Amino acid sequence: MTDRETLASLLFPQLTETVAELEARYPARALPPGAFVTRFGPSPTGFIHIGSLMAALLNWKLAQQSEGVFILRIEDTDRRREVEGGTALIVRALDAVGLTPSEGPIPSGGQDHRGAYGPYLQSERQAIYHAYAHDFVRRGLAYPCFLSEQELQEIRTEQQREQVAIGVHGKWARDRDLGLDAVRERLERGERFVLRLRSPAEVGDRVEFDDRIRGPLNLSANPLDTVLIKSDGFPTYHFAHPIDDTLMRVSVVIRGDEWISTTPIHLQIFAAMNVTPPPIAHIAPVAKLDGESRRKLSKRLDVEASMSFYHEAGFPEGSILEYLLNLLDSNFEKWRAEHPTLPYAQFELSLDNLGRASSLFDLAKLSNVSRDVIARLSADELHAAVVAWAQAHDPRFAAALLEDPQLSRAALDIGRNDDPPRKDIAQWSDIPARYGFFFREYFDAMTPACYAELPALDPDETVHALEYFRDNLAAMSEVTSAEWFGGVKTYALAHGYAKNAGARKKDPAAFKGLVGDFLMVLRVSVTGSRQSPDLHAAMRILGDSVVRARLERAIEHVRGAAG
RNA sequence: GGCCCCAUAGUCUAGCGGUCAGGACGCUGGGUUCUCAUCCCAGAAACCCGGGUUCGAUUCCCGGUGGGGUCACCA
Repeated sequence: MTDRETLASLLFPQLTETVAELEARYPARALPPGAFVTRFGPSPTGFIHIGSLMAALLNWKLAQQSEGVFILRIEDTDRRREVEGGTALIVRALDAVGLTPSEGPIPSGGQDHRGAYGPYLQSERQAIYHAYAHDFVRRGLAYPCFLSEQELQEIRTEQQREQVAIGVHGKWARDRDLGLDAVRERLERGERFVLRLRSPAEVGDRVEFDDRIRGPLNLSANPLDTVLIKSDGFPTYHFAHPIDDTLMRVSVVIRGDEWISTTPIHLQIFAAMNVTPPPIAHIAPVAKLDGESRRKLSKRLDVEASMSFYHEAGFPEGSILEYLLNLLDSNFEKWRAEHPTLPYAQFELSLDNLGRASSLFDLAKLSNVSRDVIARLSADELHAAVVAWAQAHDPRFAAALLEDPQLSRAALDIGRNDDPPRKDIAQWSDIPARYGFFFREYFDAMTPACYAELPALDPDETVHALEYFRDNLAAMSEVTSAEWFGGVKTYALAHGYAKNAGARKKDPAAFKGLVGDFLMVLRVSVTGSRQSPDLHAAMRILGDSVVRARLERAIEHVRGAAG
């Protein structure tokens, strides 16, 4: 046994499998030609960034459209940042938006995984990382380093003063050639170590790298002895990523562009593993405008950075995803216009169309996309989604919706089968204000203040109009909406109302008001607002007795105010 | 500060040497409609700056400027 072999076993004694055995255990995948194996690797911090969701969507889409594999890998190697239930949150969230991984942890958590290339929690892959660590040490590519935090700080200070690259390199890499005995002695003293890469590069070296979406990049090579294994035994991202993506047979790495500058480290590790790295695509982050400048959406500063913000606001999953698809590939919009009713999953996204610059999140655009997505939902889907949202975020409205599900379903369905369909809802939170009048509790709360919205007619005329509608209620159910409106119009025209403002202008004294005013009396009295969905439909859903009561209430109010 | 990335209307973008610089959202005006939301029509609105290369640059090259990222035992 050589000294290096001894050292490797001293450092990583509980070796269960060799690198060669591992590589054999996770063989190349049998997939159709052109199939992508992609992966989404969030940390379980209890928070899903909208940019992460975009990355997840892109990874999922590429795998889905190529009949490949979409892997969820939980990157939980930093125990300080880990949040209780963080993994479950991610698994559930992906499932809820329909980006279900083909491989990864399943909701029950723990050791349960779906797929043969796991485990899919990095915290459960310790033996794998240590096998590679052992192999690196054995081959002299990595070494244990005992530098304390304080010593590191001193080095940093010195380097700052000398204006040289900061980090463990050159003469500062003191433990690079520690002898076997010295290591053994420190270990026996109970000193903790980190495993560092013996960087093959010098300060000033360059490295070429072909980014899948940015093309050739010329970067500084990594001259630092980067930490591979932390003193708690967990790997750093830099070490885990090349190992996991190799063993999981990932065929394209898609990640945020904040990783560009550390790519040279990963390239060194791939090279040390004797593995050709997969293509790597760096995507731009989602940003927001902060004063004059834009910056990446921040978890700490911006509520809209979190996926939960959009859920609370009541944007359906499909809207969020379609909007993100828009940001990822501008051809989506064209496709959507050509295929208004197809599910977004049928759109073929291309890595070649991805933008390189960060994009600003545009709530107005999201709303626009969302109105169309919602208009496409079936009545049952719509009702179920609204109820689910209200139960979580607006219990009072949920109670109203569920008091008479038939009624609330019918109310939400008004105009949705028209051509083109009614598109008044961008987010669920829009609904209580617009559709609340269907529910007694909400309507009661609108009176009597809403009567101020009544058109400025003579009170007697207002009462006359209300009585006309009250007395003709029964006939309403026998005609279509258009016929009913036609009848009302004819009546109003015959009773001193002008067709429109133009007609009245010619002889103002001749008219009591406009036909529109005549109808507005009804609208305000029944819906409590000057704006509402189709009145005929709304009244039929409310039912004669409710409408009659509302009309009586309005009559009483107008008489009271006049008298 | 070093290194890197990015740069077309307010926003998302198309463009890949010669275009009236195209589309979408938003905005403004008009039309349809019982109101609102739609839908239809019209309009305002952009190539960061300076040098090259070229007969000709939004496009190619260089240099600025601006913005962003990154320089950890975080990912």
